[in-house]
Amino acid sequence: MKDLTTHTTPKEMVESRLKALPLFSLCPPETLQYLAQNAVVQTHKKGKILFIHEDTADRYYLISSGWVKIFRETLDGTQAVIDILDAGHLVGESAVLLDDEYPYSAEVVEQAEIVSLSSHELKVELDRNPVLMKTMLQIMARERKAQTSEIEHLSIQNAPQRIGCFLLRLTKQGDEGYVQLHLPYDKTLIASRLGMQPETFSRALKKLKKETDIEVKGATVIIKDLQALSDFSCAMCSSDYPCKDLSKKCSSSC
Amino acid sequence: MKDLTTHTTPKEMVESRLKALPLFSLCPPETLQYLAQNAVVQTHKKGKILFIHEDTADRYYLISSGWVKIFRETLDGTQAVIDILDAGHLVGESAVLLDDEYPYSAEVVEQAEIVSLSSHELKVELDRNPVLMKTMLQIMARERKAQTSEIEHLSIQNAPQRIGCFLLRLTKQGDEGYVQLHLPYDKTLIASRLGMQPETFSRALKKLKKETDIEVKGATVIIKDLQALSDFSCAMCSSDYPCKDLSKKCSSSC
DNA sequence: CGAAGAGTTGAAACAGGTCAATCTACGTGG
DNA sequence: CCACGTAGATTGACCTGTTTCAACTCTTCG
Repeated sequence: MKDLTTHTTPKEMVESRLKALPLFSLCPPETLQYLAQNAVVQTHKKGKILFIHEDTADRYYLISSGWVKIFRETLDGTQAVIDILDAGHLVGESAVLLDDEYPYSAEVVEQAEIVSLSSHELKVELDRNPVLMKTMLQIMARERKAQTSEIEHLSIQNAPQRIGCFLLRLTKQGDEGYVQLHLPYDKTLIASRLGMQPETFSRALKKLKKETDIEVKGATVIIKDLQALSDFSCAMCSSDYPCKDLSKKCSSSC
Repeated sequence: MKDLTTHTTPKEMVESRLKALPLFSLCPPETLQYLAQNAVVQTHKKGKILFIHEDTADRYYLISSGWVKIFRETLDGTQAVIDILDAGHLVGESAVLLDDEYPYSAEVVEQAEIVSLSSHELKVELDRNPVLMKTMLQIMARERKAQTSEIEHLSIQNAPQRIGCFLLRLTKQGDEGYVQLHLPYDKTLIASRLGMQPETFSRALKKLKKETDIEVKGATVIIKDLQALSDFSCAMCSSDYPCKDLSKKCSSSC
């Protein structure tokens, strides 16, 4: 549960990482430099908690590699997984706008390199930079829309359909017919991400195999007929296309 | 399904309504006047559809009285209710920031007076008014947090707990011990709002009566022991208090 | 008074959850 | 290189919560 390394930061690397984010892509170099002035790069092992729900939000995080689970937890330890994010996503940045408390907990679930940044500079910069503010507003609006879809999925799709929908979101735009893909993290984790137990996931996947033409070997999934899969999964979804409004990179924190 | 009346707008009334919203409270009179220049006030009966998912979002709406259901719907007619809003809420304003399509459908479910406003002016004003933009950003962040709670509730609370949580959100801050309240709309509608069938609602309410000390007569609910109700309902919730982060007026569209 | 809609109740079906046992893959250390 | 231990994954048996369908009651409103 301890950090592997803690080397203080190669500034240029951090700034170029920030520049690559939709949120900061329009910012000039000086701004990036300002935002990154208190940045720290750390490598964390699986299990590392970045912060917990209602902690004071003095920092926000950029995932360089690995996976981070966003969740909430009741007193008795039951947890609701909100999302699971990978490289290129920001975590905890929305707290800057609220009461300075994180609205959820965050835990590393696959060894990750994380850039930790100070919330203060972001707060200041947002206030003096309307362009940045507008970008942030658009990103939040998109996230909100994605969350609305999430609520829809949870309430009307059954387990096999939710898995099918998850698989579809792993395909690349333009894919059709025969597709081979690789599950990005543990099946247990996918299960919690989709709001079901590991056992249910296993059984639902089996049912999905029977209903649509897919093959599963370990973490490799072969979709033989993309259309059949989307017919099955998206029947219980308001969006016409395979969840187009949940385009991968924007589903959570662009 | 037709409108009752369509009298064009008493400008001052509209502007004072706008002024009362958290989103516009900081705006000077000129701004309100600008935003309201194409406003229309209409009274709609139950069943009136304001707009549907993926329609072009050229207008947004302010509820003056009545209730409006926000939902999404699959091809076969199954619907997922996202929220149900009353007086003082905006509907469809978030589309201004996105691709100009409504992210959901909206239907009047209790006779309502609605102020319809043109999206264009809001779009223009947001771009030249950083204060308004910041307010909007904060409101969106709060809504996002509320939606995160919604996802948590759907995934880990059972039917009686969801009802209990709903009742708690109807209480006023400062209430304690003995509280009497009135269900704001049909039980069937509450059921769909909470993601369950009317029959399930009825049975779950019965169970809730047994577990905590509440009495139900028609639309009137008497909570004899607020603490007991929140102990029961909030056990499966990450928030310490009775859902404090879902403060009524901000749960959806301040 | 009667029709229509809302609400409740019962019986049966079903989806998922829980618990326990087993199986598999993989990295470690002998 | 093999044996072992561990964590992930699967399976079966059973249980619980929710849905579905159908019947019935209650309220409301013309």
